[in-house]
Amino acid sequence: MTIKRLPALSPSETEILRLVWQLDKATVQKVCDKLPARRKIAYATVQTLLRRLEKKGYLKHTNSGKAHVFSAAVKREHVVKRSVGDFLDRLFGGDAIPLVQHLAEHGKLSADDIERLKHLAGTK
Amino acid sequence: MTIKRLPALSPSETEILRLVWQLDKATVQKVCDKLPARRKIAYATVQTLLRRLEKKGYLKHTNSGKAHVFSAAVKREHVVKRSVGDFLDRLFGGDAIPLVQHLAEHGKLSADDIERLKHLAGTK
DNA sequence: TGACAACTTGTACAGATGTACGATATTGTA
DNA sequence: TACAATATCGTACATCTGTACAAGTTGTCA
Repeated sequence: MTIKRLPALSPSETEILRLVWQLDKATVQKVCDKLPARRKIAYATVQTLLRRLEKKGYLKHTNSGKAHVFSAAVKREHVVKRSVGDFLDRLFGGDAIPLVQHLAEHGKLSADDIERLKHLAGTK
Repeated sequence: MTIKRLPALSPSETEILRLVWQLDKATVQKVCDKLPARRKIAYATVQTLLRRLEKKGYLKHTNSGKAHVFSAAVKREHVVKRSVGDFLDRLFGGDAIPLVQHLAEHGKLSADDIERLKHLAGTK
């Protein structure tokens, strides 16, 4: 089962897509409400982004009354895998160690978190 | 000491910047040679990207004979911090745990790597 | 059933990006 | 000193992105 390579996600699209996953089923309004304070954009802009995501194949929608209800058309796992892979290539030449090291050094990971990770890495 | 927020880096620019850091001092030619096989782009394109990076304030250059020698004008650390932060926000809402978890589950981190990280997290 | 509010659709547009050709300048070398 | 090789510079251009207004559509409530 080959996953077809969908068109690339722009930064804003990525953020919107994340919110849709989080909401599971989302209307434009719901997505707007869920936008983090750091990033408030107009209703119309969210709409466009959702439209583009659907056109690119990341979302689908059904109608509920007048409103469109969007939901993901691809597994979050796939998108994350590709996004993380691309990001890693670009900024670290594909090596994850310096990335995680950076996170640890900047307090994004606690010693506890790391402890919990150990058993994940082993089981692969 | 406030770090001024330079204009955003596009994906391609990020990759080129990484290569310049890696080379320390780089000519267009050097950067071209260093491009990973997965991503071969024309000499002229690399030039444009280097020019734009300089214009944005990420690079500076000196002349050595006919060739421009580019080098970083900002600390890698700063750029990494911002890039990772933005990426984390967009795809994971700012939470590093699922990112690292993903890396661990996909074999990007070995149990050994994680072991080595432990002492970093503590010392912050 | 008619008006209103909430939505969607179409369209627009400036600026960013990726990509690169052609003209010009510099240099080592024969 | 003239030539071939190598670089840079200016310019171009199709897309992609972020952002959003205006106009049309539809469900709902009085």
